[in-house]
Amino acid sequence: MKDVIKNRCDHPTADMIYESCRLLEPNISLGTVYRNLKLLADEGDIITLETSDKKIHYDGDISRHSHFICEKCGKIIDLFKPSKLPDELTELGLTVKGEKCIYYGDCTDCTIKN
Amino acid sequence: MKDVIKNRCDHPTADMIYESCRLLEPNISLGTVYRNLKLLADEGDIITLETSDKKIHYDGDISRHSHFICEKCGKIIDLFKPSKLPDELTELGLTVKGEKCIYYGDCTDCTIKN
DNA sequence: ATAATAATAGTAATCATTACTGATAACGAA
DNA sequence: TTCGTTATCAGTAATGATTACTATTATTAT
Repeated sequence: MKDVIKNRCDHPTADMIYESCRLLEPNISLGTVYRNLKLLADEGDIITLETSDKKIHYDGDISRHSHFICEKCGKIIDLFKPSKLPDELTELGLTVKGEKCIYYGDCTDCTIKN
Repeated sequence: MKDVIKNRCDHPTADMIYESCRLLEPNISLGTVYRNLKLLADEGDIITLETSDKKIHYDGDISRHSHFICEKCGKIIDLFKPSKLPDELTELGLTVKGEKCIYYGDCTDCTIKN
């Protein structure tokens, strides 16, 4: 299950992961997928992305990076050079353990098309 | 409805907004609240925050700012000095229209308590 | 005033996610 | 091996935030 997520470079939903797992293990149940995803997320082995499509997207890449989501086609693009943390965080005495930065707009393909 | 959200400085859920509205307009229905929230969000009058608590939080402040969410107490803190956009966005030819940066960790109160 | 249109209350439906249940596997001790 | 304990899972039911629908009421224009 962990490998299934780690080996893909997209940001699949539970449903998509379920489909992938069924190729290897045809009898796996959706409940098991959800349970294992929760375990993996709790242990910090994977990351969850709460987007505006009301489905949780999972990311096997736990290195510090951000995301861009195209509002037209829904594509999710990784940004591996995120900006540094706002100074305000330390100024306010906040201990940061994680960040989820999502930028919204039009991807290159959709910009060209319109 | 718009005023109800604009006049509060927290990040209420639809349910909380429903409660607030009922003080002014006791017969308003939850469906109306959801519909109007959707309209306001579509027009860019308010912002939605998809957090890990599976409820949408609404923000009447549409100025550019980020958020910090305490993983212990769930408090949402505004960050009004967000860092600048990653250079990578323009390098990749992406047109940014919005951003939702959420930082997770322990707030000052919760850090002191533990 | 009347017809056309928009907004709303109230409720039913949706659907991603979670919880539950009964069965099966794994493992260790006697 | 046999019994007891524990963990895992498939399958399904329940949950709950959100959305869709419908009948009714307000609003506006003619």
